[in-house]
Amino acid sequence: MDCGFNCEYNSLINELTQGLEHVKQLRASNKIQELDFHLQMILSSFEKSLSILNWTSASVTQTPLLVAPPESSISVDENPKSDDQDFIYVSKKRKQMPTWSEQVRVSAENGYEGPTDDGYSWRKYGQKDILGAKYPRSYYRCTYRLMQNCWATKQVQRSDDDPALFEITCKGSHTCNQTYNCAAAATQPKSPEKHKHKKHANNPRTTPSNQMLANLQANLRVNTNDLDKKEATCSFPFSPTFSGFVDENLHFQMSQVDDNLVGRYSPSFVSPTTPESSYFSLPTCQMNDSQRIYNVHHSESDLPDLFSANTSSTSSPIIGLEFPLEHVELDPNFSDFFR
DNA sequence: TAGATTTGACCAAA
DNA sequence: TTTGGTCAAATCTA
Repeated sequence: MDCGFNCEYNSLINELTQGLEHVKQLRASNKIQELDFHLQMILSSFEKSLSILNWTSASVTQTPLLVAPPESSISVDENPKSDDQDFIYVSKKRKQMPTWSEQVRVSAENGYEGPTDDGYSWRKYGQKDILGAKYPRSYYRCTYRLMQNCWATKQVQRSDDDPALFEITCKGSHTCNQTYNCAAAATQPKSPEKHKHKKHANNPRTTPSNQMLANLQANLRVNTNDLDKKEATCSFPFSPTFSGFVDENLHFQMSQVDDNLVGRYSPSFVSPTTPESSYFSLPTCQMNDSQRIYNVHHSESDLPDLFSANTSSTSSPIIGLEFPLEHVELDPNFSDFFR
Protein backbone atom coordinates (compact mmCIF):
# COMPACT_ATOMS: atom_id res chain seq x y z
CA MET A 1 0.00 0.00 0.00
CA ASP A 2 1.30 3.38 -0.93
CA CYS A 3 1.59 5.49 2.15
CA GLY A 4 2.58 8.54 0.09
CA PHE A 5 2.00 11.77 1.95
CA ASN A 6 1.58 10.08 5.32
CA CYS A 7 5.01 8.41 5.14
CA GLU A 8 6.70 11.63 4.14
CA TYR A 9 4.82 13.45 6.81
CA ASN A 10 5.81 10.96 9.53
CA SER A 11 9.42 11.11 8.39
CA LEU A 12 9.35 14.85 8.64
CA ILE A 13 7.96 14.69 12.14
CA ASN A 14 10.64 12.17 13.14
CA GLU A 15 13.42 14.28 11.70
CA LEU A 16 12.21 17.43 13.36
CA THR A 17 11.74 15.67 16.67
CA GLN A 18 15.25 14.24 16.56
CA GLY A 19 16.65 17.59 15.63
CA LEU A 20 14.84 19.15 18.52
CA GLU A 21 16.31 16.63 20.92
CA HIS A 22 19.83 17.20 19.62
CA VAL A 23 19.49 20.91 19.97
CA LYS A 24 18.18 20.59 23.49
CA GLN A 25 21.09 18.39 24.49
CA LEU A 26 23.56 20.70 22.89
CA ARG A 27 22.03 23.62 24.67
CA ALA A 28 22.16 21.90 28.02
CA SER A 29 25.84 21.15 27.70
CA ASN A 30 27.06 24.46 26.32
CA LYS A 31 27.54 27.63 28.29
CA ILE A 32 28.65 29.97 25.55
CA GLN A 33 26.11 32.73 25.48
CA GLU A 34 26.08 33.38 21.79
CA LEU A 35 25.55 29.75 21.06
CA ASP A 36 22.78 29.65 23.60
CA PHE A 37 21.03 32.50 21.87
CA HIS A 38 21.11 30.76 18.50
CA LEU A 39 19.93 27.55 20.04
CA GLN A 40 16.95 29.29 21.52
CA MET A 41 16.01 30.47 18.08
CA ILE A 42 16.41 27.00 16.62
CA LEU A 43 14.34 25.51 19.40
CA SER A 44 11.57 27.97 18.81
CA SER A 45 11.55 27.24 15.07
CA PHE A 46 11.42 23.52 15.63
CA GLU A 47 8.62 23.74 18.14
CA LYS A 48 6.53 25.95 15.92
CA SER A 49 7.10 23.74 12.91
CA LEU A 50 6.04 20.67 14.84
CA SER A 51 2.96 22.39 16.15
CA ILE A 52 1.90 23.52 12.70
CA LEU A 53 2.55 20.08 11.24
CA ASN A 54 0.53 18.44 13.98
CA TRP A 55 -2.30 20.79 13.25
CA THR A 56 -2.05 20.11 9.54
CA SER A 57 -2.22 16.41 10.24
CA ALA A 58 -5.32 16.83 12.34
CA SER A 59 -6.95 18.92 9.66
CA VAL A 60 -6.19 16.40 6.96
CA THR A 61 -7.16 13.27 8.83
CA GLN A 62 -10.16 14.55 10.72
CA THR A 63 -11.73 16.50 7.92
CA PRO A 64 -13.20 19.53 9.64
CA LEU A 65 -12.78 22.70 7.68
CA LEU A 66 -11.65 25.46 9.97
CA VAL A 67 -13.26 28.56 8.69
CA ALA A 68 -14.42 29.70 12.10
CA PRO A 69 -12.90 29.43 15.53
CA PRO A 70 -12.54 25.85 16.67
CA GLU A 71 -13.61 26.80 20.13
CA SER A 72 -15.49 24.62 22.47
CA SER A 73 -17.83 27.34 23.53
CA ILE A 74 -19.05 28.30 20.09
CA SER A 75 -22.49 26.96 19.35
CA VAL A 76 -22.15 24.97 16.19
CA ASP A 77 -24.33 22.29 14.75
CA GLU A 78 -22.28 19.10 14.81
CA ASN A 79 -24.58 17.41 12.34
CA PRO A 80 -25.00 19.88 9.54
CA LYS A 81 -27.83 19.48 7.15
CA SER A 82 -26.63 18.30 3.82
CA ASP A 83 -28.85 20.69 1.89
CA ASP A 84 -27.41 23.72 3.55
CA GLN A 85 -24.68 24.78 1.16
CA ASP A 86 -23.61 27.69 3.31
CA PHE A 87 -22.93 25.61 6.36
CA ILE A 88 -19.44 24.34 6.91
CA TYR A 89 -18.72 21.93 9.69
CA VAL A 90 -16.50 23.42 12.31
CA SER A 91 -14.47 21.37 14.74
CA LYS A 92 -15.03 22.23 18.36
CA LYS A 93 -11.76 20.76 19.58
CA ARG A 94 -9.28 23.43 20.49
CA LYS A 95 -6.41 20.97 20.43
CA GLN A 96 -6.42 21.21 16.65
CA MET A 97 -5.15 24.74 16.89
CA PRO A 98 -1.41 25.01 16.30
CA THR A 99 0.17 25.57 19.66
CA TRP A 100 3.64 26.51 20.76
CA SER A 101 5.21 27.83 23.92
CA GLU A 102 8.04 30.07 24.85
CA GLN A 103 9.47 31.42 28.04
CA VAL A 104 10.05 35.10 28.53
CA ARG A 105 11.94 36.70 31.33
CA VAL A 106 10.94 40.13 32.50
CA SER A 107 13.34 42.42 34.26
CA ALA A 108 12.56 43.81 37.67
CA GLU A 109 13.24 47.31 36.42
CA ASN A 110 10.36 47.01 33.99
CA GLY A 111 8.05 45.69 36.67
CA TYR A 112 6.58 42.26 37.02
CA GLU A 113 3.45 42.97 35.08
CA GLY A 114 4.12 40.30 32.57
CA PRO A 115 5.42 40.29 29.02
CA THR A 116 2.91 41.99 26.80
CA ASP A 117 4.53 43.32 23.64
CA ASP A 118 5.21 40.60 21.11
CA GLY A 119 4.30 42.72 18.13
CA TYR A 120 0.63 41.87 18.22
CA SER A 121 -2.25 43.56 19.88
CA TRP A 122 -3.92 41.38 22.52
CA ARG A 123 -7.00 41.78 24.61
CA LYS A 124 -7.28 40.03 27.93
CA TYR A 125 -10.49 38.06 28.27
CA GLY A 126 -9.98 35.99 31.35
CA GLN A 127 -7.86 34.99 34.29
CA LYS A 128 -7.99 31.71 36.11
CA ASP A 129 -6.41 30.19 39.17
CA ILE A 130 -4.75 26.98 38.11
CA LEU A 131 -4.57 24.01 40.38
CA GLY A 132 -1.11 23.66 41.87
CA ALA A 133 0.11 26.92 40.42
CA LYS A 134 1.04 29.80 42.64
CA TYR A 135 0.01 32.44 40.12
CA PRO A 136 -3.16 32.72 38.03
CA ARG A 137 -3.13 32.13 34.28
CA SER A 138 -4.14 35.00 32.03
CA TYR A 139 -5.97 34.52 28.76
CA TYR A 140 -5.58 36.82 25.82
CA ARG A 141 -7.07 36.93 22.33
CA CYS A 142 -6.29 39.03 19.32
CA THR A 143 -7.74 42.53 19.51
CA TYR A 144 -8.87 42.13 15.89
CA ARG A 145 -10.78 38.89 16.48
CA LEU A 146 -14.07 40.34 15.35
CA MET A 147 -12.86 42.98 12.94
CA GLN A 148 -10.59 40.67 10.98
CA ASN A 149 -11.74 37.26 12.11
CA CYS A 150 -8.41 36.50 13.74
CA TRP A 151 -8.64 33.70 16.27
CA ALA A 152 -5.14 33.69 17.71
CA THR A 153 -5.06 33.39 21.48
CA LYS A 154 -2.35 33.14 24.05
CA GLN A 155 -2.04 32.16 27.68
CA VAL A 156 0.46 33.68 30.06
CA GLN A 157 1.50 31.79 33.15
CA ARG A 158 4.05 33.06 35.61
CA SER A 159 6.55 30.52 36.85
CA ASP A 160 6.13 29.37 40.43
CA ASP A 161 9.85 29.15 40.97
CA ASP A 162 10.91 32.29 39.16
CA PRO A 163 8.37 35.15 39.25
CA ALA A 164 10.31 36.95 36.53
CA LEU A 165 9.79 34.06 34.15
CA PHE A 166 6.59 33.75 32.13
CA GLU A 167 5.46 30.75 30.12
CA ILE A 168 3.58 31.99 27.07
CA THR A 169 1.47 29.52 25.14
CA CYS A 170 0.19 30.71 21.78
CA LYS A 171 -2.71 28.96 20.11
CA GLY A 172 -3.49 29.58 16.48
CA SER A 173 -1.73 31.86 14.07
CA HIS A 174 -2.62 35.46 13.48
CA THR A 175 -4.70 35.84 10.36
CA CYS A 176 -5.23 39.52 10.99
CA ASN A 177 -3.33 42.14 9.09
CA GLN A 178 -2.08 44.27 11.91
CA THR A 179 -0.05 46.24 9.43
CA TYR A 180 -3.40 47.40 8.14
CA ASN A 181 -4.04 48.83 11.54
CA CYS A 182 -0.78 50.68 11.74
CA ALA A 183 -2.42 53.98 10.92
CA ALA A 184 -4.84 53.58 13.74
CA ALA A 185 -2.18 52.16 16.01
CA ALA A 186 0.11 55.05 15.25
CA THR A 187 -2.38 57.36 16.88
CA GLN A 188 -2.31 55.26 20.00
CA PRO A 189 0.84 55.92 21.98
CA LYS A 190 0.17 52.78 23.96
CA SER A 191 2.11 50.44 21.66
CA PRO A 192 4.81 52.37 19.85
CA GLU A 193 6.91 49.30 19.12
CA LYS A 194 4.30 47.33 17.30
CA HIS A 195 4.29 46.40 13.65
CA LYS A 196 7.99 46.67 13.14
CA HIS A 197 8.46 43.19 11.77
CA LYS A 198 6.86 43.75 8.41
CA LYS A 199 9.09 43.00 5.46
CA HIS A 200 9.42 45.08 2.36
CA ALA A 201 7.29 43.73 -0.38
CA ASN A 202 6.41 44.79 -3.89
CA ASN A 203 7.99 48.15 -3.47
CA PRO A 204 10.62 49.06 -6.06
CA ARG A 205 12.10 51.51 -3.66
CA THR A 206 12.90 48.67 -1.29
CA THR A 207 14.41 46.24 -3.75
CA PRO A 208 17.98 47.39 -4.08
CA SER A 209 20.51 45.52 -6.14
CA ASN A 210 23.10 43.25 -4.61
CA GLN A 211 25.68 45.91 -5.25
CA MET A 212 23.65 48.43 -3.36
CA LEU A 213 23.21 46.00 -0.52
CA ALA A 214 26.92 45.35 -0.47
CA ASN A 215 27.50 49.06 -0.34
CA LEU A 216 25.18 49.35 2.57
CA GLN A 217 26.92 46.57 4.40
CA ALA A 218 30.23 48.20 3.75
CA ASN A 219 29.16 51.62 4.89
CA LEU A 220 26.62 51.07 7.61
CA ARG A 221 27.71 53.07 10.56
CA VAL A 222 25.73 53.68 13.69
CA ASN A 223 26.41 56.48 16.08
CA THR A 224 24.75 55.90 19.40
CA ASN A 225 25.80 59.17 20.95
CA ASP A 226 23.17 60.59 23.28
CA LEU A 227 20.82 57.74 22.70
CA ASP A 228 20.46 57.10 26.38
CA LYS A 229 19.47 60.71 26.84
CA LYS A 230 16.70 60.41 24.28
CA GLU A 231 15.37 57.07 25.36
CA ALA A 232 14.51 57.15 29.01
CA THR A 233 14.09 53.40 29.16
CA CYS A 234 17.25 52.71 27.24
CA SER A 235 19.61 50.29 28.85
CA PHE A 236 21.60 49.64 25.73
CA PRO A 237 25.26 49.54 26.63
CA PHE A 238 26.69 50.28 23.20
CA SER A 239 29.86 52.21 23.01
CA PRO A 240 29.44 55.72 21.64
CA THR A 241 30.29 54.71 18.11
CA PHE A 242 30.67 51.53 16.20
CA SER A 243 31.00 50.88 12.53
CA GLY A 244 31.33 47.97 10.19
CA PHE A 245 33.04 46.77 7.06
CA VAL A 246 32.85 43.68 4.94
CA ASP A 247 35.90 41.49 4.83
CA GLU A 248 36.87 39.11 2.05
CA ASN A 249 34.72 36.40 3.58
CA LEU A 250 31.67 38.66 3.58
CA HIS A 251 31.68 38.78 7.33
CA PHE A 252 30.63 42.06 8.77
CA GLN A 253 33.21 43.01 11.36
CA MET A 254 32.29 45.57 13.91
CA SER A 255 34.96 47.99 14.90
CA GLN A 256 34.06 49.85 18.00
CA VAL A 257 35.55 52.02 20.62
CA ASP A 258 34.46 49.82 23.47
CA ASP A 259 36.67 46.75 23.59
CA ASN A 260 34.07 44.92 25.61
CA LEU A 261 31.70 44.87 22.67
CA VAL A 262 32.36 42.41 19.90
CA GLY A 263 30.17 42.18 16.85
CA ARG A 264 29.88 39.82 13.96
CA TYR A 265 27.66 40.25 10.99
CA SER A 266 25.38 37.41 10.04
CA PRO A 267 24.88 37.86 6.29
CA SER A 268 21.16 38.10 5.89
CA PHE A 269 20.67 39.94 2.64
CA VAL A 270 18.52 37.86 0.42
CA SER A 271 17.74 39.23 -2.97
CA PRO A 272 14.34 38.67 -4.48
CA THR A 273 14.31 35.34 -6.23
CA THR A 274 11.86 36.45 -8.86
CA PRO A 275 10.79 39.82 -10.21
CA GLU A 276 7.38 39.22 -8.66
CA SER A 277 8.89 38.46 -5.30
CA SER A 278 10.46 41.55 -3.90
CA TYR A 279 10.83 40.06 -0.47
CA PHE A 280 14.24 40.22 1.07
CA SER A 281 15.59 40.45 4.51
CA LEU A 282 17.08 43.65 5.73
CA PRO A 283 20.56 43.95 7.10
CA THR A 284 21.06 42.78 10.60
CA CYS A 285 24.17 42.45 12.62
CA GLN A 286 24.85 40.89 15.94
CA MET A 287 27.01 42.21 18.70
CA ASN A 288 27.68 41.01 22.15
CA ASP A 289 29.31 42.24 25.29
CA SER A 290 30.15 40.12 28.28
CA GLN A 291 26.50 39.71 29.19
CA ARG A 292 24.25 39.76 26.17
CA ILE A 293 23.91 39.38 22.44
CA TYR A 294 22.28 42.19 20.49
CA ASN A 295 20.57 42.15 17.14
CA VAL A 296 20.72 45.44 15.28
CA HIS A 297 18.44 45.88 12.33
CA HIS A 298 16.56 48.42 10.33
CA SER A 299 13.01 48.97 11.46
CA GLU A 300 11.75 48.42 7.94
CA SER A 301 9.32 50.13 5.71
CA ASP A 302 6.62 51.24 8.09
CA LEU A 303 9.14 53.05 10.23
CA PRO A 304 11.81 53.83 7.66
CA ASP A 305 13.77 56.20 9.83
CA LEU A 306 14.39 53.88 12.69
CA PHE A 307 16.92 51.23 13.46
CA SER A 308 16.37 48.80 16.25
CA ALA A 309 18.45 46.81 18.63
CA ASN A 310 17.26 44.15 20.93
CA THR A 311 18.63 41.35 22.97
CA SER A 312 17.44 38.28 24.73
CA SER A 313 19.04 35.42 26.52
CA THR A 314 18.11 32.92 29.15
CA SER A 315 19.97 34.85 31.80
CA SER A 316 18.97 38.41 31.04
CA PRO A 317 15.78 40.27 30.21
CA ILE A 318 14.72 41.30 26.76
CA ILE A 319 15.85 44.80 26.05
CA GLY A 320 14.63 46.78 23.11
CA LEU A 321 15.77 50.08 21.75
CA GLU A 322 15.02 52.09 18.67
CA PHE A 323 17.23 54.84 17.44
CA PRO A 324 16.63 57.28 14.63
CA LEU A 325 18.27 57.40 11.25
CA GLU A 326 20.22 60.44 12.24
CA HIS A 327 22.38 58.12 14.29
CA VAL A 328 23.16 56.00 11.27
CA GLU A 329 25.77 57.08 8.79
CA LEU A 330 25.16 55.59 5.38
CA ASP A 331 26.79 55.56 2.03
CA PRO A 332 25.24 58.60 0.29
CA ASN A 333 24.48 56.42 -2.71
CA PHE A 334 22.36 54.24 -0.53
CA SER A 335 20.57 56.74 1.62
CA ASP A 336 17.60 56.93 -0.75
CA PHE A 337 16.81 53.36 0.12
CA PHE A 338 15.81 54.39 3.60
CA ARG A 339 14.01 57.59 2.71
C1' DT B 1 -18.14 57.50 26.53
C1' DA B 2 -15.75 53.87 24.27
C1' DG B 3 -12.68 50.42 24.88
C1' DA B 4 -10.10 47.46 28.11
C1' DT B 5 -9.94 44.72 32.27
C1' DT B 6 -11.83 42.06 36.09
C1' DT B 7 -14.25 38.34 37.88
C1' DG B 8 -18.01 35.11 38.85
C1' DA B 9 -20.59 31.85 36.22
C1' DC B 10 -21.06 28.53 32.80
C1' DC B 11 -19.63 24.74 29.79
C1' DA B 12 -17.17 20.88 28.02
C1' DA B 13 -13.18 17.79 28.06
C1' DA B 14 -10.80 14.53 30.69
C1' DT C 1 -16.72 15.24 39.25
C1' DT C 2 -12.92 18.13 38.55
C1' DT C 3 -10.63 21.50 36.14
C1' DG C 4 -9.32 24.52 32.34
C1' DG C 5 -11.15 27.70 28.98
C1' DT C 6 -14.45 31.11 27.75
C1' DC C 7 -18.34 34.25 28.28
C1' DA C 8 -20.38 38.37 29.66
C1' DA C 9 -21.85 41.77 33.05
C1' DA C 10 -19.72 44.94 36.02
C1' DT C 11 -16.13 47.95 36.66
C1' DC C 12 -12.26 50.71 35.44
C1' DT C 13 -9.67 54.10 32.78
C1' DA C 14 -8.14 57.36 29.45
